[in-house]
Amino acid sequence: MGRTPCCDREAVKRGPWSPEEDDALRDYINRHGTAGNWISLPNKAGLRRCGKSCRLRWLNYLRPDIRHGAFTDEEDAIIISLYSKLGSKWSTIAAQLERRTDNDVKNHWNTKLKRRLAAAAACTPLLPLPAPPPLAATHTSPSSSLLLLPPLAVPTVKTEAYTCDDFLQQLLPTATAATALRDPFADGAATDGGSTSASAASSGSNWSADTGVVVVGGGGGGLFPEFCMSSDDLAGAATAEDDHFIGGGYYYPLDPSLSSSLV
DNA sequence: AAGCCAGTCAACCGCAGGGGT
DNA sequence: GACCCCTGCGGTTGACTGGCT
Repeated sequence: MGRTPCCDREAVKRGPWSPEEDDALRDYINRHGTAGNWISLPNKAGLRRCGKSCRLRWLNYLRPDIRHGAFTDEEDAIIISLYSKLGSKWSTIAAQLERRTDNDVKNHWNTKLKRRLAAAAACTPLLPLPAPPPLAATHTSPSSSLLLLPPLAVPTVKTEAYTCDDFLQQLLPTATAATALRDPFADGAATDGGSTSASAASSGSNWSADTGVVVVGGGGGGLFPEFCMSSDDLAGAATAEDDHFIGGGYYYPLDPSLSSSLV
């Protein structure tokens, strides 16, 4: 009945790893590698651990080529951007970040970024509850096979966000982050000119290198800074009467000084 | 000082999928 | 094609920690 456990739960140790266990695993792998077989590795290494546990410990913690510690604004921006496109494909997202593990990225999202976005969403009473983007992509960017773009389905921020200090400080603390946000489109496929149309905002087919504002939503509703618009468009936004809600997209000033022209 | 609470992160669990037989 | 074994992945849990009351 049911699946056979991968190892004898009575015989193996569980819970946190001791320094001695870490040393034993590290030494064994340094000397012999994993030999492509994690199941038999614990016995050979003299560890009373499940092979899966050894693999996880090595991949997420002991491996020498991984980095722990705080995520940079640039990394945050990449994670947010990729999550909006891929959903919870943590291994794929982690692969786009240098020396980060999927577990780290997942934890960072669940403990910090998701909370930060939820806080931003709380800036407006009009927001729906956060929801993960669907797995199936509805269309793709012409620039990259990686950039699948499901409908943005995370908290939509209406333009009241312009006046929310928390949002300003937490979601996009620096213009540097905005620079990183452009990276997925940096292969030249995106065109300059920054349309304010809803279709352009939601498809990403048009954006501006002359960044004044990041669109943080679109037809599908979403919080992820996907697209940019030009200073000219920003001027248009500033004069729009519809609470700065333009053509089905939601716009967010990268430069906090610009926000004063919008509120 | 003690208790509570929220945040963080390492680790576990179960499932999916690939490869070998 | 069916079955088994193993790895990889994503969701979840629980221990630990630091801040607050």
